[in-house]
Amino acid sequence: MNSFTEENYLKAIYKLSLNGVQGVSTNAIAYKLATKPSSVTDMIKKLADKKLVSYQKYQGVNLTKKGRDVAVSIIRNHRLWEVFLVEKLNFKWDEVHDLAEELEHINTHKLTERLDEFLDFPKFDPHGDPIPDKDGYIVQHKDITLSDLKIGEKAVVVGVKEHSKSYLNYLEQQHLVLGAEIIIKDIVEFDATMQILVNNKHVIISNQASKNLIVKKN
Amino acid sequence: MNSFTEENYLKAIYKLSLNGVQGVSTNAIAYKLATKPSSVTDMIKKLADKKLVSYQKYQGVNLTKKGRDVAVSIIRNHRLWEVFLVEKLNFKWDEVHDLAEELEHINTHKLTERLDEFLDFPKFDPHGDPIPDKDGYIVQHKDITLSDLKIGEKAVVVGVKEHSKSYLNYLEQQHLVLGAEIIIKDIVEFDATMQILVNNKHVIISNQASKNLIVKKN
DNA sequence: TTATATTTTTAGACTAGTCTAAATTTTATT
DNA sequence: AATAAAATTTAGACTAGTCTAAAAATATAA
Repeated sequence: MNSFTEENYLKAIYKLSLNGVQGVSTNAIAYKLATKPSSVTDMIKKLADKKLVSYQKYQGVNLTKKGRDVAVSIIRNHRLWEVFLVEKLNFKWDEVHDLAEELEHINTHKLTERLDEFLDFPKFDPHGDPIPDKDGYIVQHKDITLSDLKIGEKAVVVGVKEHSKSYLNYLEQQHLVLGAEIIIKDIVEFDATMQILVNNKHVIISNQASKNLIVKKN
Repeated sequence: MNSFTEENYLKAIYKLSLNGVQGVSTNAIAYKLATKPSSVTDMIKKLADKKLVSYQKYQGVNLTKKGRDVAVSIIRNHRLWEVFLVEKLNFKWDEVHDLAEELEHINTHKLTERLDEFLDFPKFDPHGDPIPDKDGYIVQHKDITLSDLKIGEKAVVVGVKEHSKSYLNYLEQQHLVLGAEIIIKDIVEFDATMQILVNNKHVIISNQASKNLIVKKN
């Protein structure tokens, strides 16, 4: 069995590998986990001994098949619990991350599968992130963001790239929840601020915010 | 915040105090937690520093109000999660203890209260143990066991004193689940083995087993 | 291509929790 | 009340995970 800490390292390495990076750097992991590079080096050695990562000094680290499997199953758990918290316990989408961060480590095959069934096999979590299936297969979003759209285009909100409470909270206030329908009315040339219609209501949104909102054109 | 380990010690001390014991012994705690007395001494000092227990060397330990509150809230959590696992995820009553042992430590007021509501404020867990209410109030079972009954008496199963998988599993096979109706047909004088009717089916049950089955006479 | 900056690793120390073995205190027995 | 037995505590060591500070390797830049 792996400790919570080991699991968190694997998850971090998995996420940092997503954009096709070969050899995740010690510093990047340290930053992501809010810890020090020296601690990361220590842990990487331990994970390498357990064949969860492959590692050569100074060359960064990669997950092995075994390590990837663990990481994906933690992420599966995390996202299923988020669905549970929002759909069954009526939490808001900006409240569930920290709780799911704890629940994800109760990593028992049977519990996960029962939960999945109870939730009726959801495909996406409350932030639009895809839930890996029980064989670890996961569809990656094509990340078209609101900021990629042009005046007159229409789209639907399908996810977020930024998961902070403040961002999620802000989006909700602007009615920019999953499934919201958007029409681009105007874009300020200087700073890319957008004027849009969200379910027929006028909303002004900064580039900072629109860059992090994943949409599907239609 | 308290660590998982600290919480487990508090829970153990709470349970060992239930039969009115003043000053829970180091050895008893060590036995309950499958650890060594020297480890217990170390932890007790730590808990005493945090005002969670009162402690005098060689005199055993007692929970303070603060320590009792923590213990009871962990137990509340544990039992609510057990209800969830059995009622919502269709686990059997002999499968839920270890999972609840992990879930109980995710001790967030809001999560617990939402879960309680979702489960429709259950009063007992799947083993018949009472669930403390949100103010920490808990009704203790009067422990009348099957072994206390005489020939001809009638009763209903309301709980168990022993929670091992093998015992629970055995009970289920004999249809001795919560709510089962019992009539005592005969008792062997030599070893107190009972011949009983369980929902009108004949069952033979040893004293060892009947001593651990909590019933309500009717 | 040599010097400088950055990244990474090592060395050694710290905390939480545990253990064994020895010392101390309490309890039980004569 | 003295002694033996049992329970408890202390002392010192170990593991997991972390940290700081210094050393080593790699990358960057003049």
